[in-house]
Amino acid sequence: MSPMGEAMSAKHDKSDRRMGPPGSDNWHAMLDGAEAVLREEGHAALTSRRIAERIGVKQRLVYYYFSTMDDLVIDLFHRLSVRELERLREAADSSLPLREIWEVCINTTDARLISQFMALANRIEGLRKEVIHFIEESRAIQVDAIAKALQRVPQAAGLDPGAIAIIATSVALTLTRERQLGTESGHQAVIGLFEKFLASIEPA
Amino acid sequence: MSPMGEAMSAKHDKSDRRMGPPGSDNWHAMLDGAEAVLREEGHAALTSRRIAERIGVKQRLVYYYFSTMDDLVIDLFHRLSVRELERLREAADSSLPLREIWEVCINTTDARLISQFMALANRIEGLRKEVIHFIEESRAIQVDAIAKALQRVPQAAGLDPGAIAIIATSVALTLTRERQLGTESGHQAVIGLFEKFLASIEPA
DNA sequence: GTCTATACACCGATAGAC
DNA sequence: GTCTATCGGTGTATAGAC
Repeated sequence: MSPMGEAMSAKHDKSDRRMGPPGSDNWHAMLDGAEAVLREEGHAALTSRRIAERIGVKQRLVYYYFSTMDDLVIDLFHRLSVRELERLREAADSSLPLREIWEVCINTTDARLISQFMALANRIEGLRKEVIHFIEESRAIQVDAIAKALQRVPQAAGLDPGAIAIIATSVALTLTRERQLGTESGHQAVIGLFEKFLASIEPA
Repeated sequence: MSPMGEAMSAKHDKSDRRMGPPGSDNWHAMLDGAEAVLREEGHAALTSRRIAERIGVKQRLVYYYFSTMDDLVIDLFHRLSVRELERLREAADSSLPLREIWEVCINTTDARLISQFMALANRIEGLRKEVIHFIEESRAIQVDAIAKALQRVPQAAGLDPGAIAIIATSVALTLTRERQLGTESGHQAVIGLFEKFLASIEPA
């Protein structure tokens, strides 16, 4: 039972234990640490102890802010997802939306981080839901931007914005992944192709 | 297995301990078990104990055939890679090579398994090398098949086989991954586009 | 070749003091 | 809110018998 003096929004886990507020400084610091571990060491190293060590607190505290490690991973992806969608919306609102979106996809995506989340999503049901939601939201933003651009160029009639969105994000992810793995053969040709396409439907 | 023939080539690990022969029945059984675990439970569950349990031997035996778990993972990917490249070469040698290759990429690829290996490749140097090798080999097969097909259709002049290969494999992987995650919005449009393209450069 | 047994590290999660 | 302390479990890897 909650003590009377407590805020209405205080969180509790299943055993009704008091928990730290999402969005607080420590909560963010823990997700920052978790994100760094995931980027640099992979998800096998994503443990409560490693996170605590990295941000200079004791392991027990991680469980004050997240009731399980799976919850932490889900919150981490959710925070990242919100930020990424915001970035996409900003790009879509710029003067050259398609170029900006392409730029975001190909230059600021961390394919290593994504591969960690994809691997985790096979196991963590709640994460899978978040991933699907992100895929659908980000695609909607892209499809909208592409559709608007196509309307302005008559010669683009018949092109499907949905298909273009899937092709572009797929290729961007592959190029980023391969570049970060250490192989880039054939990349220039396909990048050139996309830039030519961009120039044709979104003249600078 | 050839008992005598192994004598000269007997493997030893760093501490000069004798090890089981790669390619033997047990060696394959262990990799079979590892592959199943990776598919069904993800790489967090890929442990020597779990593999042993699955194929009905004791945990110790795994270390008779593989000196470390990382080595096992590398051998597993290598075996898979050899099989997959063989399958691609067969498809490339068929009467409708592009259709066959597309079919392999989009229908028989296990995106979950790939995501596990990709996540592991960030950490295991030797695996990363194997992955890069596979990417380059499979792309070479595809580029070769695409180039041959393009030569036969005059209206395809100017198309870059390397760019087409990257686009096709990227899209195939994305569609497979999303399908296995549980979302398929927009897939039909892009599949239709690829089939139209296939029909134009490789008439049935 | 396959086993028993074990050393040792690390993990998630909890109890409860301050 | 942060801590000390701890439980029970699982992991990699090795020693050495048969």
